Amino acid sequence: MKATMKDVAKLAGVGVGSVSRVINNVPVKDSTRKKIESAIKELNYEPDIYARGLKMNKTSTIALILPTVWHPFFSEFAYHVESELEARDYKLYLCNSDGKSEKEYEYIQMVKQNKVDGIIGITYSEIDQYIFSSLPFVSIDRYFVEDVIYVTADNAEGGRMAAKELAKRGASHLAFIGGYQETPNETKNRRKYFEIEAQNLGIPCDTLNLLEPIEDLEKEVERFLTEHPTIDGIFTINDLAALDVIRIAEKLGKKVPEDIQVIGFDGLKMTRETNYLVTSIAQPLEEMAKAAVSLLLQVVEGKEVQRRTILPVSFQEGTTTKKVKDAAKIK
Amino acid sequence: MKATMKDVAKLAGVGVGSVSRVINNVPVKDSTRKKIESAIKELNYEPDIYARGLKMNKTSTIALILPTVWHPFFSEFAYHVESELEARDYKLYLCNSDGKSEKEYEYIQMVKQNKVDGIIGITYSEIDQYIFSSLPFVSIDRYFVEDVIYVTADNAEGGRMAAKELAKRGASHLAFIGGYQETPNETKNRRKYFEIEAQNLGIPCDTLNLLEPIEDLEKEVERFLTEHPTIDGIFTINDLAALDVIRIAEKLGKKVPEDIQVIGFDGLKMTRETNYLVTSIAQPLEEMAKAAVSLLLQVVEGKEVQRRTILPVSFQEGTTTKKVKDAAKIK
DNA sequence: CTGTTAGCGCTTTCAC
DNA sequence: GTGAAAGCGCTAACAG
Repeated sequence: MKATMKDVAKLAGVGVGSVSRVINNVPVKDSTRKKIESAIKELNYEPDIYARGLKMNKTSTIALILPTVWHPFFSEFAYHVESELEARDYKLYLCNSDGKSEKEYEYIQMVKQNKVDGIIGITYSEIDQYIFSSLPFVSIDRYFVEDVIYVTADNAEGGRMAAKELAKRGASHLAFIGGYQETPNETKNRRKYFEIEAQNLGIPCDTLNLLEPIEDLEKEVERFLTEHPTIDGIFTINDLAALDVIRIAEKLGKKVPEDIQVIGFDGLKMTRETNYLVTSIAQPLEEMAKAAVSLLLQVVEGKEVQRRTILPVSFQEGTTTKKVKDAAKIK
Repeated sequence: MKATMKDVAKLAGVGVGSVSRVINNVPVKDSTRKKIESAIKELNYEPDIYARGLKMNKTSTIALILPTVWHPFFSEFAYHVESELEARDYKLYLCNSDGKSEKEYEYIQMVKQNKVDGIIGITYSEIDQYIFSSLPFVSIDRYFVEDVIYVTADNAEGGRMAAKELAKRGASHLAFIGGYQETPNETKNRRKYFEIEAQNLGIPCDTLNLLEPIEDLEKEVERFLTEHPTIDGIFTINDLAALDVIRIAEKLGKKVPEDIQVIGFDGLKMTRETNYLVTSIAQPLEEMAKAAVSLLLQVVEGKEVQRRTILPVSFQEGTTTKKVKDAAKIK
């Protein structure tokens, strides 16, 4: 049924070695190459990746572990990772961990079985124990105790930027709203440096920081905004949270951006294309994906690479903040 | 370095055959099973999937080809497919085709090389020629000339439903707005049966149907709505288009849902969680994913399956249409 | 340059 | 039941 290398060799009247050479672009005499190539075409031959993988101990496959691909941040990241890998003839296993560390562990095991060349992981749960340094692993947004390589956007600068931009637009009472996980990760810097910058600017700042999974976000945010009625500038942990906050604020009779300005984080395609253009601190998703892939493949090849890669964020103006000139006028 | 079956056999003092049997749950004497299991644990042994795949000619892997995973419809679908496969110990290759048939073809080839067990594809380009019937392939939303298995939501009923629901809410001038590709696919029925139902109901209906990729959607929609100022009920090809249309309508000074009611299609998590809750004809995404996986795996096992699977859609009320009682009052 | 050959790690007869 | 042995399709080392 399916043609094998032996079949090709027989049809071309050569040895399997030569066929292998042609497949792998090792120099061969031109006449034999011709014969082999036409035999390959005739038999519609495709090399068996599994046999090759077995032999070479290399799979040209990596796994991407993320909480859930339906979340736009992750799916956009996945998109860029796949594009980058495709360009390098790598394949991508997609793994939804659903945030459960058991499932993440399962995938790491699966990965070992499959001899995937490496893993890119966005994981906020406790899998430190499973990440051994011999495993080619690039982490996104998250650092582990062991020296795992990681790539992240400049969350600290993002936090500062949000505070500055809100201040520039006349906000006089800032707030941070977001959720967090217990494991340490880079996203916490968004809040931390936002608060620090607010203090530097001399603007009061309150925080609503809930442990995930969040029970009743709506009620919490409502209470928070009611307790602090003068809040007029909010920075949220991400764009989706910004959408939630906006909805709740409007429900409470506040207008965005007139009464309350909101800045999210991520700068997703999704929220860019939606009718509600959320002002956001944009992560350089494509660059992050490229960096992650590039680092991982270097590690796979046994090269030494830098442990931390921090990429710059940018301010992406939408309709949930005032124009700077308006703010100036109002002020 | 990495433990192999032989190592386990040696440590356990048995033959490799027995180890293989334990791995594959073939009956063995209880005492030897014990020995083998502890040896496996001690060596932290994991079977090599590639060697197994080579031997068994089976990979427990399928590929999912979709236009781009960053689109929420596709990523949500991908999520469900992965969940379903995970439950059956299958792995998922993710492929973004970007709508280019060359890339889709590449993936089909890749798939042949990898001996992926099968493919689930959402593909709107001309790859009919590459889909040969011996390839286990399940198509979503798209039927091919050859008898390829496909799964789809009931787009025809969705179109009818949209017209009925708009009528029920007092709309007196309907419109369909959407984009289309030249290849035949199920989504076209949304428009077709919407128009038919509008006619049945005796309500005028205009259509703006643009060939994708759309040059300047905004301008086109603006012109369309300006030319037909009495339109008060719009059905769009999907939720994202609905968001666009809403934004443009509001820019033109129309209020949603007061002046214009809008119904989208898909019923995505994303648009459900966003502050703008788009009324939508929801596709049963999870069921579609389950059906696709189930059908594909049956085909892989050589079973005969039904060619067409059509799953019911449902009306998902949001904030872009009026409440029925209000509409009644107004009327 | 090229044919032959020895495995890669696993499953699966086949005797014992 | 269980060990030994024959490959699955491929690559790479070795002779020619």
